[in-house]
Amino acid sequence: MAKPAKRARDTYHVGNLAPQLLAAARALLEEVGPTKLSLRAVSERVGVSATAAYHHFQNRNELIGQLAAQGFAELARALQRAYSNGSGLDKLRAGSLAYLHFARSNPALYQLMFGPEFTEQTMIPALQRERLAAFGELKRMVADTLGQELDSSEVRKASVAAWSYTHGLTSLVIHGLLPGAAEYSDERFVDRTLQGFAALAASCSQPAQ
Amino acid sequence: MAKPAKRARDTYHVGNLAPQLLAAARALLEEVGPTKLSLRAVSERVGVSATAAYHHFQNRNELIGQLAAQGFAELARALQRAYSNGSGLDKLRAGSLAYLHFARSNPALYQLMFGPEFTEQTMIPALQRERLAAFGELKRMVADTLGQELDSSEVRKASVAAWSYTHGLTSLVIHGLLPGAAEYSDERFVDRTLQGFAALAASCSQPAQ
DNA sequence: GAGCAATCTTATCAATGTCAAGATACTTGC
DNA sequence: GCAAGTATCTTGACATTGATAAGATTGCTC
Repeated sequence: MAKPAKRARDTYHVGNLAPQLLAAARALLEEVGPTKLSLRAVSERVGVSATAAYHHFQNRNELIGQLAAQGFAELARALQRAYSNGSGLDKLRAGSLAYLHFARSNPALYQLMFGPEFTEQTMIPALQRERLAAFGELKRMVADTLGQELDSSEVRKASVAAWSYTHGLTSLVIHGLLPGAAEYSDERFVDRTLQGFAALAASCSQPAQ
Repeated sequence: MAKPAKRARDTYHVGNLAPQLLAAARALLEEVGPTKLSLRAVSERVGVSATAAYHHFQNRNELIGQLAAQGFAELARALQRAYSNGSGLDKLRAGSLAYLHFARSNPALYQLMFGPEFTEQTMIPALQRERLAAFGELKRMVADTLGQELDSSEVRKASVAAWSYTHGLTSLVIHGLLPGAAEYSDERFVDRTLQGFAALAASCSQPAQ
C-alpha cells in the first residue's frame, strides 16, 4: 500500500476553494501590484493546481472582477460609515477622507477597480452592480448636502463633480504623481485640495485681476 | 546562386527602426487597448523580427514609456495652445476642454500615461520629465488665473486641485463610467461638471439647510 | 455500495517578454 | 577600394502565463 497506485492523494485539495482563491488573490494583489497578478501564483499560494480556479471562475477576468467588486462594496460601506458619523458641513470632507483612506490602504485594489482591464465587454455584472452602488452612496451624500431630490439634475451634476475631484486626487496620490505623496496624511491631502478648490472657485466666479 | 547560402537576405530590415516602432505601437495601442499591446505585434506590423526592438529599447517598458512621454508632450502643447487662445475667465475652461479632448482622442494612450505599469522603479526619465512639463503648463495657467507667483503655496494647492478635478473627470469619461459617455460632447461634460462644482462650493461655503 | 456529478489534477498548447548567438549592413581607417 | 569593427537585425530558445482537454478523485444520492 506504499505503492504509488493512487497518485496525488495527499496533494488533493477539497472544498471551499473560491473564497480561498479570492483571499489569496487579494493579498497577492497588494504585494505584486495590479498588473502582475497571475492565476498561477494565486493557485500556488492556496496550494492548488494551476487550473483549479477554472472550476470556480470562468477566467482570470472574472476572478479579478470579483476582487474589484469586493473593493467597491467595501468602498461603499466606508463612505456610508464616514458620512453618517460626520457632522454638519464636514460630512462631505469626511466622505472624501474615507475615500482616500480606502484607496491608500488598498492601492493595488483601487488601481484594479478603476483600471483598464474592465471594458464594457469584459465587465462582469457583480462589478457593475457594486460600482453603481458605491456611486449611489456618493449621490446620496451629495443630495443630502444640497438638500435636493436624489434624481434631480443638480444632484447628478454635483455627484459627478464630487466623484471626479475625489477620484482624481486619489488616483494621482496613489500613482505617486504628487510630491510628498508618502509623508502627507490623508487629511493634509484632502484639506489642501479643498483649499485649492476654494481659491479657484473664488477667482473664477468674479472678474480676475 | 539560387542556393539558400545567405538566408534572410530579402527579409532584412534596415535603419530608422525606433520611430517606426513607436508609430506602429501608438497606432496599435488604440486598436487593442492599453493592456494588450505586445512587442511582437508591434514588430510584426513594422515587418521586423520579434526581437529587433531590443536594439533600440531596453525592454517593453521603455517603449511604452516613450509612448507615454510622447503623450504628455502632446498634452502639454494642447494645453498651452488652448490657454493662449482662450480669453478672460474662460481660459481655465478652455484648458479643461483641451485636456478632455486630448484624452478622448487618444483614450488608450491616456490610460497608459496614467496607468499602473509605471511605478517609481519602472519610470523612465523621459516620462517623468514630460509629465512634469505638462503639469508645469497647468501650473502656469493656474498661476496666471490666480494672479499669484508660480511657486506660491496657493498656486501649488490650486494646481493640484485643478489637475485632480480634470484628471478625475477625464478618467471616468474615458473608462465609460459616466452614463452617456459616448454621446455627450466634451463641452457638455466640462460645463456640466463645472456647474456641479459651483453647486457644491455654494452649499459648502455657507450653512446648509 | 453503485452511479453520478462536482471538483481537482496532469498534460498540453499558444502567446508573450527576453536572452544568447549568429548573420547582415554600415562605417571607418588605411 | 577594401578590410576590420561596430551597429543592427535575425533565428533559436527558454520561462511565464492564460487557457483547454482529458483523466483522476471526492462527495452526494439512491
